[in-house]
Amino acid sequence: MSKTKKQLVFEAAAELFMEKGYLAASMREIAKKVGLEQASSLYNHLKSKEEVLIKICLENAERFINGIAAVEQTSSTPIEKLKALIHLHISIATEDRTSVTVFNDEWRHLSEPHLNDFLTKRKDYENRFKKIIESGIASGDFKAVDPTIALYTILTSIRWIHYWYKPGRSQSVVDLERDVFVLLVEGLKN
Amino acid sequence: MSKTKKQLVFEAAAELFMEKGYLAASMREIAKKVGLEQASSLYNHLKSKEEVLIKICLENAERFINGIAAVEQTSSTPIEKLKALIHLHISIATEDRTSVTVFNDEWRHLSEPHLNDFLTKRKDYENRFKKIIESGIASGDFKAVDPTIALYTILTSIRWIHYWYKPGRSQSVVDLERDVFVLLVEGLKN
DNA sequence: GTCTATACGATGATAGAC
DNA sequence: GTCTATCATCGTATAGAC
Repeated sequence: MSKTKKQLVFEAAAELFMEKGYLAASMREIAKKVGLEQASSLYNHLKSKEEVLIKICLENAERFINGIAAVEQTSSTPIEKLKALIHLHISIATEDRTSVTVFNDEWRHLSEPHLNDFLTKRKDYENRFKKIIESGIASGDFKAVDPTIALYTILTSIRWIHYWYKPGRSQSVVDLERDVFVLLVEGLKN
Repeated sequence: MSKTKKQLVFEAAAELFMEKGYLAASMREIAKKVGLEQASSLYNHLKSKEEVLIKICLENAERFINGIAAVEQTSSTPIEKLKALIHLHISIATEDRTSVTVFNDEWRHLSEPHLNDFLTKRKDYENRFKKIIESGIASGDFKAVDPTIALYTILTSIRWIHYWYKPGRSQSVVDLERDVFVLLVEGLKN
């Protein structure tokens, strides 16, 4: 199964969005990256520059929402659910660093109604994550910290793992996950 | 002491950089924000758009480096030093949210040699932060986690506090600091 | 210190030949 | 499916009148 030209174009665009930011990445650069001499040739494969951004942002939003839905359905303890969410973020960030970077850092350049769509899904995810923390506090598994502060302290840390953890680091993904569990779960435990 | 027009221009620019990102904020918008009809009028108060970005990035880099230098000079334990660094980040992020946001999120649009300057200072800060973590591991105060993973797990969380903690939240800065201490220091403690 | 006028390049995108 | 040619728009920045 070789990749279609459309896939190659979308991937090249995503990589440039990651490297330079969405606005700084030009259609002419994307064209050059896939071996096209003219930016206009790109329009056989995409409708607009924003189409790529929309696809990345929405696909990843779905990915995280599906992930948390699966976690919610288990009968695990709050501690295990929290670990499963951390695992979810680390998996996605290390397996598909490009798209998760664009998803995390470039969504604000979405135009309406896509921006609103995105923010709604994002807020939904955060609320469901917070519910898990709250249930752990209620059960006595977690300390009685402010759930919102705990949510964002943990979520910020795992959301921006792509920012520093790059392929080729001496730490393996297994090391990463083990230490992040210690750092972010042990402090919360009662 | 009323503000000079130059100060007002720089502040308006910084706010737009925060709200829309450096590239998306235009000189025409900045002009409008300070009551000028023409973007060209801004050039009496600044040399270029980038001058504002350079000032913000370098001033804040200095701020953090001075902060960590002060912490290093104390005879505190590694735990107390780590708490002092967390306090440093929370103080700056809550007292000067605009400039710390631009500093954190827009530095990559610096041109050379400013970009190199910035990255050198940033790397220096991270190395010194890591040394404190390593000293705590060596002394047995901290668990034997990977120092790099611990550094970035903690630093990422406190570096992007501005991303979610906004003035007017129900949590006070005191609450924030107390809970962040619990979450990020307790997990690391031996 | 603010304005008008303008230079000049880069941008995303379209129409139509091949 | 890629090319050439072209467009309208917007970007930062400068020169010079007032």
